[in-house]
Amino acid sequence: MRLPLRHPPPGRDAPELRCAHLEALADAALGLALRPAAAVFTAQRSRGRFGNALQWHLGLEPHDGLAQLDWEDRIELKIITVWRRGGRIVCDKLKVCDLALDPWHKLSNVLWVFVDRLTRVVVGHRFWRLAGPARAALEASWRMDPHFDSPPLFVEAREQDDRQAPAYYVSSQWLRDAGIVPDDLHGVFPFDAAWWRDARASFRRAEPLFTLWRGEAEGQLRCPRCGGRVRAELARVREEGGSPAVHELSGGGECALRPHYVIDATRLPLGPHNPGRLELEEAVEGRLSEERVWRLTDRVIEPEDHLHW
DNA sequence: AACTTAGGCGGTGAACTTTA
DNA sequence: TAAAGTTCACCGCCTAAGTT
Repeated sequence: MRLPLRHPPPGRDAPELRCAHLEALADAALGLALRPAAAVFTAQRSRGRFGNALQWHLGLEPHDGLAQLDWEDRIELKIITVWRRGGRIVCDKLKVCDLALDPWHKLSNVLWVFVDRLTRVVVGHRFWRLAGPARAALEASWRMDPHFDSPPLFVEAREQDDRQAPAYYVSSQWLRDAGIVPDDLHGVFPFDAAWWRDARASFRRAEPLFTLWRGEAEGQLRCPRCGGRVRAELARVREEGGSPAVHELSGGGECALRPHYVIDATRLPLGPHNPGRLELEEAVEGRLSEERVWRLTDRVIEPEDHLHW
């Protein structure tokens, strides 16, 4: 159910707001795996868990964040989960804020963080402000019919379920047209939602386990957790980046019962310094123990002056 | 027929509020 | 005060309707 917009557009470009500390954090986040932190600090299967994990890494409290912008009330932080389909980078629509809040203010200055849907690794980011053609396209929503015109900004409400307040969303179409989601991005894997769902349903709703392929020959690939043999369509791993896998049953224990997936190790992104290749690989393969989960903000030196401008 | 997209509704635990 | 119920903060997931 779509409702009319409540807040009129500003009609002018937002001034650019920057913060040196946040820029340093964003740079350092490239190649950061979010699964370990999500597993430790957030609820299993909670929908916003990776957003919460990123907030934790950036040193933010999972606070209400009501009318204020996430970062020092200057810059809003938004995760865009991306995956690859037919060679292109795609994403879903994105919730902006509650209907009671002004979405134009929320979107005035945004740090978009791109996270791969398969590996939940940060693959890039973009600082952005509401300006130019992207703003014009979004503002056109104000005059559009919410139901028939497919506006890029819309309000979604629940028909009978009043547990959830109506909220502003931006369409995935606009995220691509506005140039927010890059055309290509290293570290983005193909994702088959139907396979993922069925795989989880096959064993206690557990998420599939990953095995990295580093050029092993057919039949030589081993599970990094238990050493059992893992088989996958290696040609597909090479060409597309990943493939569902089968784990040998003998001796694997619970590991053998869970669904498995093999990805091409060379396609993982590598950050400038953190967390390092080895740690990223361990995190993706689920070999990073709880005690070894560290917080990004603790490793990025906070400058005396955040150099706001 | 196969694939893509838009639209609609769902899930989770913690924090908070109300009732007993 | 304790227990029970509700809201909140996060988007994620599924599927019918379009497209190729």
